[in-house]
Amino acid sequence: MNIKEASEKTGVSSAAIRYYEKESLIPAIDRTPVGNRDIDDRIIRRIRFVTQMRSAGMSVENLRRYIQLFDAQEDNTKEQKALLQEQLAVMEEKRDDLQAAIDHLNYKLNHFYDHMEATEEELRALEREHADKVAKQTDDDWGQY
Amino acid sequence: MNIKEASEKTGVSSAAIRYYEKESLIPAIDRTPVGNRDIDDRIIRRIRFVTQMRSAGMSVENLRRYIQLFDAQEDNTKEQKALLQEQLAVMEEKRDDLQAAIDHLNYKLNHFYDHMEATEEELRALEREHADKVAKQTDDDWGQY
DNA sequence: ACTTGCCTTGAAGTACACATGAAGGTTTAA
DNA sequence: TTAAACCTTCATGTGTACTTCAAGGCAAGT
Repeated sequence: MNIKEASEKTGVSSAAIRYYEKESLIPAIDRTPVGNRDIDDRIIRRIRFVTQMRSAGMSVENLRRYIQLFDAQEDNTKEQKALLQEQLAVMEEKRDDLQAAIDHLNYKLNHFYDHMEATEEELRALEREHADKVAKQTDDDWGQY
Repeated sequence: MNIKEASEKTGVSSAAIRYYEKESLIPAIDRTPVGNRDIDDRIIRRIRFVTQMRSAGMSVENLRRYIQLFDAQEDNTKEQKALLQEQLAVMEEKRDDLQAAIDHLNYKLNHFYDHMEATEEELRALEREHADKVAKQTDDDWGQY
């Protein structure tokens, strides 16, 4: 498939796909005899992988380092482990921030229902959510938000 | 406390704190008679809130809109709900991407142990992790990564 | 009096992650 | 054969989120 189809399939712009290839976030893409990129499902999967990691907050540079570790055949396992665990810690912290924010938003949404237009059933359903107690726990940190 | 102490307390640079105030991500900060910012714990909490939301991937503009909804006393609940739910969806997607990436990293780390230096005990402990089965589920999407 | 060290505002600079534009090539279709 | 609709590379532009710089004020210590 050409780059436009790949773009439509992944939601990543053609320019971004070229950029990812240049930055080695995806492997070198085969060209047709005339020089156009010929993108297969393996590349599509890697584009999706990159999209997820980027969306999850990993920088292009870190992502490239991460990927290069897997492309390299050298015996660099100590650095691999160190990098991966470092990255893991960063991502877990982000996930926790995100979860706290999600819980807090849910809590706020519940309050809207409470004050505005919720039926009693909706309210009670919402009160049972995990979000509620966690949001209350974080109120000390977050003040009025 | 002055801005430098606040910076040290929050890990946010003085310049960034000024920027946040300018962009209304935090409220207007009181000044001392001579014009210096006098930062109290309420502001510290809000700086931390901003840091978490930013780290979680919310843009400055969205964050400002979110905060302004709570500062406003007008009856704009429909827009509030819409914005919050929109933001909630974005954040949940990010969280899921992040969790998938975390699971995958854990899976890869387990493989390193497997091939390199793990004791049998470490290996079996790791095999029991939740990460393992989820990573396997996502292998179809992620190819060799 | 002067250096140190904090602060202020406003303007300008920087890094990242692409987006856009220029100049040109190929293929399909009227 | 001429236009449309893709594609290529390389260069430059753009938006975001700060960072850094410039010019100066205030307060304490020597």
